[in-house]
Amino acid sequence: MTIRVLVVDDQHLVRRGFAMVLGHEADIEVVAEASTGLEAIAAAREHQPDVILMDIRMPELDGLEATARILAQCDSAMRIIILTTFDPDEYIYKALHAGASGFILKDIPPEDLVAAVRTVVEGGAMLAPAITRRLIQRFAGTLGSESDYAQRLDRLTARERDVLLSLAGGKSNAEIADALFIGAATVKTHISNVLSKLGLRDRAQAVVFAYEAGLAKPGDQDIGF
Amino acid sequence: MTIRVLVVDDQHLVRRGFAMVLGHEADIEVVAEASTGLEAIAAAREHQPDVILMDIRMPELDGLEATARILAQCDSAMRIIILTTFDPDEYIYKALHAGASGFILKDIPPEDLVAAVRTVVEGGAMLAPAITRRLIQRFAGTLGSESDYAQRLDRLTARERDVLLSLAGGKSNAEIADALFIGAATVKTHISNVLSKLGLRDRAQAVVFAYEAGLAKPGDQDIGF
DNA sequence: TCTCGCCTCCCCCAAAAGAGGGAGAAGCTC
DNA sequence: GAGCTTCTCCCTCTTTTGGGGGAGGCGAGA
Repeated sequence: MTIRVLVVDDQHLVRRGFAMVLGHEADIEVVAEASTGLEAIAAAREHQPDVILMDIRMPELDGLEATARILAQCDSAMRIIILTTFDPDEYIYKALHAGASGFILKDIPPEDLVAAVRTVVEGGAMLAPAITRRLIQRFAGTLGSESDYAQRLDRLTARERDVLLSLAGGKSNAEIADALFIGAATVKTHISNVLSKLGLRDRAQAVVFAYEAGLAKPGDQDIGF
Repeated sequence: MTIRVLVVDDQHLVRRGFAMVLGHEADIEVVAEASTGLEAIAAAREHQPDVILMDIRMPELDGLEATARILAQCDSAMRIIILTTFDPDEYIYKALHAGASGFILKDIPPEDLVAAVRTVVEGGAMLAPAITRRLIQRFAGTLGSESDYAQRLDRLTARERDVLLSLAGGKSNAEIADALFIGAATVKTHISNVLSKLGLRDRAQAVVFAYEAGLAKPGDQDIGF
């Protein structure tokens, strides 16, 4: 089974280069090329490629927006690899959020590009090493400071951590009281202790702390408030 | 300059295999081997390798704990790549949190292992494709629900987003006023608008929302409160 | 036993926050 | 110019929050 690839870049030479590299592989076929985001969307719909190599900077519609739209409209397992010359932070976030399976620099060795294409069709993801590093740091939470937060968490009693967790759920004192089956006065006491032990001023800072310390994580709150 | 490597695995054959693969490279030298976590710590201290290949499952002290201790005690730029046969979720989190620069499966092709070693000494990071994918998904935050939050964010004006961002920094109304060079009364107006537009009750929920929507991210707050 | 930390609850009080108005200035489009 | 949104600021009022105590019960450990 051959891997069908769509190459999207506004520079003709770059497109040809990538197409050349990929075309040399027996199991890879470049089925189409596009030079703008809008063209990419049309080509993706028409040719239903397995993998799209997408440049970011393009006229009409940039690669990130095109990525988001393509993945939003097609439910199939289309994989998109973002190509860029530099690696600015904000692009990465938007790209990964748009649903890209890869984010690599254009100066990647040809054999690595081929490997990246094969990797993403198999359901894996491929990032430039420097980007992987940044993602890890983000994930691990700046490492140094996070353990610092976690250390401060140790100073809390079990009940105080319960309260802090509820607090991080956006609950009011009364709601926390209900959730933990204790009185509202007790909740106030616990919160006062949490704030003074952690050196915080108010519940909003406590919520921030909970997220920064990793006690609460994005995705934890499915609530609809 | 040669890259000095320490190989840690409790199985003799595995160690020899990795050492063999790496030893064939002109610029890589395996300076030591260790079979337990404790041995690894001692060897790391003695030989000061550039890169450590670390197995997870080992007697005495597992590879994750050893990784954390080694990186905690040595301030140098020692890089650690975790090797594993499977890829269970909890390991990954602990490994990255311990400060590992890589997490790869043992069935990696020899040339990729060599590439991984070179990548991490250069400051990059290398993960198995499946793990990279999971990390991205985690980072992007379940995608579906997050875009829902992001949609709600669109209803805010630019100024209201500014205020929400400050809010997510744990600031009080007065501090937000100072930060944005506006009056305290104005801040209250903006916050009221934010709360009603997003269907939130108080600033604590607003902070939660900011994190869940990806407006604020763990690591953003370097503040010491 | 006695002490100490933790959990529970109570009081009072002041500050902060949020709701509900109104209103003027600037910018925009029609 | 009229109509609209946004940003800015003001007012009053109620609710919530947080600080400062105190106090009883309970279990672990000296």
